Amino acid sequence: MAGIKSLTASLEDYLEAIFHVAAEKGAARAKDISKRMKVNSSSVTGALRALADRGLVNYAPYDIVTLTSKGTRMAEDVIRRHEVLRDFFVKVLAVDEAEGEEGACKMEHAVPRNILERLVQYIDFLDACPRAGSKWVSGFGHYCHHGENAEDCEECISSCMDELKQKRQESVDGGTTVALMEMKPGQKAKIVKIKGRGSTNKRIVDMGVEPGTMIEVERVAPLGDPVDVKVKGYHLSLRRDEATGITVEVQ
Amino acid sequence: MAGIKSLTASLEDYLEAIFHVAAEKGAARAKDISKRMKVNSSSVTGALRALADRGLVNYAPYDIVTLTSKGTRMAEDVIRRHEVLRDFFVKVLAVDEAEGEEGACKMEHAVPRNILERLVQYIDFLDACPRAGSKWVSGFGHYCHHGENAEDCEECISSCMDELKQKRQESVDGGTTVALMEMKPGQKAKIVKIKGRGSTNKRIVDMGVEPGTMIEVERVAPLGDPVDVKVKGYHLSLRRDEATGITVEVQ
DNA sequence: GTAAAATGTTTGGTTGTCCCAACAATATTC
DNA sequence: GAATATTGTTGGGACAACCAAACATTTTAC
Repeated sequence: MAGIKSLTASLEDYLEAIFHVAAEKGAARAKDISKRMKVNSSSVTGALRALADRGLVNYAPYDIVTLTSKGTRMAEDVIRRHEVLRDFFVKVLAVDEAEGEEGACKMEHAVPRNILERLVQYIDFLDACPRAGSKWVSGFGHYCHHGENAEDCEECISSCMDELKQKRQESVDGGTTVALMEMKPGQKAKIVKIKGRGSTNKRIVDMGVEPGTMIEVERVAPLGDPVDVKVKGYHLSLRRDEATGITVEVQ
Repeated sequence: MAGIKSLTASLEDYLEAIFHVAAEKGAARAKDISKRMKVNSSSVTGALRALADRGLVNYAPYDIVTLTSKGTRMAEDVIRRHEVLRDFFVKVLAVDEAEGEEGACKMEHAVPRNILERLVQYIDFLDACPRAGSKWVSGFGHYCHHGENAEDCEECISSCMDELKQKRQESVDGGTTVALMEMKPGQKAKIVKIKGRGSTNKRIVDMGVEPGTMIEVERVAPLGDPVDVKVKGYHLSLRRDEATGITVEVQ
């Protein structure tokens, strides 16, 4: 029933490494894993056996390694934790990319579920709330280095009032509501409506994605299928028809 | 030279437990530690020996345990990490007290220095920036539970403009700058000036506390000596003369 | 198609962390 | 001040991670 049984930090790292190597090179050999993780190859053998015992990898001596579906799910979970933390460190705390990456690596094994979800909400909140936004966030970067930012705030607030008014106007004009399909990579939006909930889009709904949730388009394949998006810290690949059925309000 | 050599997560936990037990009951017995940490007493003996080897505790078989000065420093460091994380979870992410405490316990061993400092700065920034403040932070709590808050923002922003103008006025009137000594428990302020830098107040300056840093008064002893404050996530006890020499601008 | 190179596994050893059960020292009680 | 609790230590065992070095298998190179 448990489904997500707790792995040791070390085994989570192996799972993560296998996922990444497999994504880059198709399949994972022990060598790739030991090189990526900077451990002795004999340690890899041991870890692989432990993962196989738990039904997370397909492993036979001297053979290449693949993740089982359960293993894939767990690897994606670890990776999501990693990416949420990194995004938070980089986007909110203004930590630089390399340090954020390193910090996420260390902390991904310790962050409890509820706090992770709050971090996701916090990042989304920053996107959704007109009082936050890029100006305010970069204000923190300024504060970091100079310990001062209040001077800029009056101007900042009034420019925000303008933005807010403009947004209200656009919203009245109805110019901001489009199908997810219409969005360009990098754009962020708030979900307004999901067509066919509960049946075809089970996968999406199961994740807790619903009207009000923030969504970001990451890549659109040449013929518009699939569309890669990021919701709630998850990376998701949507088919053309799925992306057409989701109505969003561009920010 | 290293000073703060890296301990294992487990030994950090023991150090933290010893510090807390000693603070509550004067001295720590193995029993207190094993009860607090919910481990077998033989594990405590082992850990105590490991800590003694590293010069962090004074330990002799069958005797009570105390921290050495080096051990105290390290315990305080762990506890600071714990408290900064907990404060961030509770005050910023609106996680409830118990969950924040639990999360901090798990993550305190994994959070890198630089990210911890950024968290401290972020909390301070929220105090210092007029665009943030309690209204905005509680807006996040609202967003958490209802996934929506933009409606309230226009009013919120304009009330902030008023606050900002009022603060400006007070600042012109010179009504906000006082000695740290004058502050009441719970008040927050920004440091304006530190008297006698580099000599008497070495301890404070070494910590990186300087004009611009946020400070919060936690307790003032009956005769005004000492004054317990929180700066940069550290708890600090200041002598009366030290607290008199620090000029702050009340928020 | 075999020899050399690359890759993977086994064995044996270390460290860290924890437990249980047997034993030893200190405290408490009468 | 002995008998009885309480508290602390030792020894032995169990994992989880790691490594180095010897050995086995697969790949590649000629």
